[in-house]
Amino acid sequence: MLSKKTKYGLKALTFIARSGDDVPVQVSVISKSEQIPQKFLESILLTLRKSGILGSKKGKHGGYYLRNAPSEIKMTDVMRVLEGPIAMVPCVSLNYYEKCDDCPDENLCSVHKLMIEVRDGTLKVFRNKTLADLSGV
Amino acid sequence: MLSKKTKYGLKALTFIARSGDDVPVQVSVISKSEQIPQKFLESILLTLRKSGILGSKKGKHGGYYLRNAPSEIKMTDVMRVLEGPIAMVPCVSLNYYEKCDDCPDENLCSVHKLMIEVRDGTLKVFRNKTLADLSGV
DNA sequence: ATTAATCCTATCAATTTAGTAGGGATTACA
DNA sequence: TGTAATCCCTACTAAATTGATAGGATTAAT
Repeated sequence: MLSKKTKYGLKALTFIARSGDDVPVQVSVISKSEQIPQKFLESILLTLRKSGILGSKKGKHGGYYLRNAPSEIKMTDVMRVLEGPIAMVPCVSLNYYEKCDDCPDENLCSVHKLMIEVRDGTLKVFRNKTLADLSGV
Repeated sequence: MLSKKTKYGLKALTFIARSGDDVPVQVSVISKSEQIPQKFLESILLTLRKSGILGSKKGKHGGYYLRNAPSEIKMTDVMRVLEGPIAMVPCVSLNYYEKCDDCPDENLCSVHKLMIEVRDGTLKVFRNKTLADLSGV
């Protein structure tokens, strides 16, 4: 299941992308418009900022803005920040690989082989999608 | 993340498929061979039996067996039984559809559109795979 | 009968999720 | 310079899920 965190994060990014111009967007505005608990959203946007996807401006008239054009913001990056590894098992993860304790030989593991294909299918989608595709901008 | 339940379930099914012949396979045997906690495995095989994928024989020399040939056991079915819906959000689930509370119009929702593609990518894999592919039988 | 197996229900500890609470730091603007 | 608005940060918490474990009831072969 997609976590609420990821869902909210994607919606917020879409909202910011659609806002278009250079003025930063406030958490409160996104929160109201997208029906996302404000404090929760704050923490999500904070992680997106720390990961470099969003920038922020503090104080009055502050808010969040995209660090790059929507077409430059890849879903692979966004999903890894919000949801974590794209692979369903660590032993097929490209970025967070970990060997399974139980599995003596990965190449003989039926789960391993299946999950590589699932991962590739998902990656194919995320690699071909940017925030521009999501937001229509 | 793939749950241990699903991982264990897939390994157990593979094991049973590879055992080949008609004698039912005991939980204790699978448990030892695949390093799966026996009581946990019991409950997993029980759900697989209740769903119709496995059959069982009680009492001495009892155990579990496949109800169909491995090539007839589709991953879509197995995954739905073990892991639940294949879709990452209920609003794109084919079998367990649910509308989102927040979303006024699905067709305008960026998350919705993205997750449909992810679902289709994953379905493509599961629809093309049977237990025969996993187990090499 | 005895033994070996599945079947069933209940319980539980650890982890994760989805928040909430409260305030600190920074900036714009009057 | 004061005040309001805004992000920033830490800590806490309730609920749900996960990954089991415990104990026995039932069934079947010998």
